[in-house]
Amino acid sequence: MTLVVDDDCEPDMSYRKPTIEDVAREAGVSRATASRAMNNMPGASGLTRARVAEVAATLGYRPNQAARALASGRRMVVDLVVVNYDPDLSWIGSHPYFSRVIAGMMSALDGSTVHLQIHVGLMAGAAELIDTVARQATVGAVLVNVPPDLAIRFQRRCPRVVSLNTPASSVPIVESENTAGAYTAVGHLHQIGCRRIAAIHGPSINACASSRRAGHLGLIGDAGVPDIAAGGGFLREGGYRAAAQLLAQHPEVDGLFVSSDLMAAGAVHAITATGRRIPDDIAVVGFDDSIAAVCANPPLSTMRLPVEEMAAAATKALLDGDLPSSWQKTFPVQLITRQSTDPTAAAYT
Amino acid sequence: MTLVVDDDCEPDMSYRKPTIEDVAREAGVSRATASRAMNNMPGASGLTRARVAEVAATLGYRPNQAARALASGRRMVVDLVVVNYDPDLSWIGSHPYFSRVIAGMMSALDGSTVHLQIHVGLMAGAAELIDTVARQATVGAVLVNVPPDLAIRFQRRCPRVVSLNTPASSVPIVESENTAGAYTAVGHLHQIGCRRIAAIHGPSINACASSRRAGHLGLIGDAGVPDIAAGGGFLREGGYRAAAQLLAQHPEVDGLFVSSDLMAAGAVHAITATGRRIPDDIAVVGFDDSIAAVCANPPLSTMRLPVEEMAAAATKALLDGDLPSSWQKTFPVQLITRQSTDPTAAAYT
DNA sequence: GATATGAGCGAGAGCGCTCTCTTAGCCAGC
DNA sequence: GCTGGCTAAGAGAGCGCTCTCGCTCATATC
Repeated sequence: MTLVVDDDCEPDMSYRKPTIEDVAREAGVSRATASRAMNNMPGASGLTRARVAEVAATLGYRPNQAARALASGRRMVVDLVVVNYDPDLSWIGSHPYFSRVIAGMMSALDGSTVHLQIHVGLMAGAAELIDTVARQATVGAVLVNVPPDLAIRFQRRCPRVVSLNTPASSVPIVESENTAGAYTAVGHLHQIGCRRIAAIHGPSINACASSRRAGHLGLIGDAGVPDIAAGGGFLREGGYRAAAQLLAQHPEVDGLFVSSDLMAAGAVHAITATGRRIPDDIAVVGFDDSIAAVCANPPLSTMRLPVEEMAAAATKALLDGDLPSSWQKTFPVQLITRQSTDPTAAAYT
Repeated sequence: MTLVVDDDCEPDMSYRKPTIEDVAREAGVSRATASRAMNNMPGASGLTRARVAEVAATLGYRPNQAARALASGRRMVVDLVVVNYDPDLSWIGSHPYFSRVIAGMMSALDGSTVHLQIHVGLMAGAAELIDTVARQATVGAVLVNVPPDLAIRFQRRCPRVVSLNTPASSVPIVESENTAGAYTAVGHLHQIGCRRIAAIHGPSINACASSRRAGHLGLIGDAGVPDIAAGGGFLREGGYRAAAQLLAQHPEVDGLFVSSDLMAAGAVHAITATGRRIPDDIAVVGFDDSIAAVCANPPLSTMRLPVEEMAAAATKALLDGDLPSSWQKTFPVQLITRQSTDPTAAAYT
């Protein structure tokens, strides 16, 4: 294990990053008190706390995470907890949503010394996973696809937690306007002339899936078109099967709203397998604007979800600390029009 | 490829993770000597080195990265250097290759306290980026899409470097059998009856692209079929344009080998836009087995590249240290048959 | 044989922080 | 006033490692 670095470099020898010692001296207190003040530990007066905070700010003090980890025996990590059905890491490469989450978290962690640690658990052993991660959490955790009861369980053990798109009472959350987005998506189909609009929803236990379902129901109610729907599992296979079944039972369908691009890619396979053309016979709108949307043939109109920004916001909130349980942030989603609803769309958007 | 971490933190309080002190005592040497021995620093005899290594192994010693970072003043990070045209981090979510690289590196880093740090640079400022990263490198760097001269430049400044799929004399490398893979892919087209096989190659400066080109040329030479080829940029747009041009100039083409799935997805768009059917009129084989292959319509036959495993191997080599410049590891690629060459293929593979 | 050389190794001083132990200071209660 | 209790704050001992310095001893040089 080689690790020595030739110590060329460091042209500016006069500059030294401020340490807690510097802060303490400047504030006229001891190291211990400065540490207590900055870490919100009991044993420091409000006055001292304020003075230390001020000095730390003017000095631009940033605690050395290595020293902190060594002294406390705890590493500084942000945990990403994903409850999933596939314990294999290779989903990162094949599941466009998670890779975007990771990208966003990494960009938020950029420049800090905080780690990103990923935990994937099967739904079956999820409670245990939650307990383990919550117990050893340091900076905090971002929860993806974790059911509300487990999110609350996590929060009881460790309050530094943000849920991504899965609401659970009292758990801080970053969410996207799924309902409004689905309403817009289905509205788009209606606007281009579809009157027999079918939908393929995600698993109903999934919060995004039910919000999108609500948006869909909202629009078909307002527009007065029938509710034709099937469920998939947010994966390609599910989209394929649901679309095949839908087309068999409702051959008159002229528009299809699919709750995720990955499912939509599968649905496209099923649709073209029946000889129908997209968008001439059936227009299709997906959701997410993941790579699946642009690789599908034809490219899919979809609702763009700012996943990277959302994950980065969740991570930053954790990093900043002081996260009231009412904390939340909502991101808009945006319609992207491609050839699956608009034959005149440019080949590449 | 497992994901979950949790190797620290056993509830057994009597158990203490072995420290360098334990190793030193057991080996009958001082801490300093143990450190020297394990870090390949000069000043320890071969005998001592071996003894320390053995004790460390039997004790299951794992250095505490926090302590190491604190003592040495360096953080332990593995750098991923990507030279690209898009400085925006969001490519991670949309470029299937890089997300798989990251997945693989993360799995190798799993359980250690080593960071993954990503550097993306434009080709224009690449030399500067290389210098910066090499100077502050700790564990080492994995280079993706870094031209040979820059890889060598990096190595001169920091020998702890592995190139992914881009050979540069004397730089350790992890590569895949691109040439053999392309040969197999084109052979597959030939075997199913294609005789007018066109190819869309990646940018010739890219090593993977030229290896795959060599494999393509090899097979068409052996099979005695004409060389019909165009170039794309490894991106969807390039694949689209190249395919459109190819079909216009060579309408007789009945098979298409595309050097990346992303380009192939674009090519599929161009092919179906002309009214041709896949695979009946033209069979298509891609390369990579990325998500683009399965989202394309029809799903693409392709050569599976074990990107995650390759990236993990590169990272592990860095972590283990002691990387002779002749170090290299080669991974095979495997033909995956889907509907773009075989109409009888199952809808999902 | 005396001296220089250098390789192998140990002692020990930190790295920047956390956390326990201890002390100083203050007020309530008898 | 004295004791007890309680809070604010300081002193100091590490956390596990790296790295400099200096010592020892074998080998090379004159």
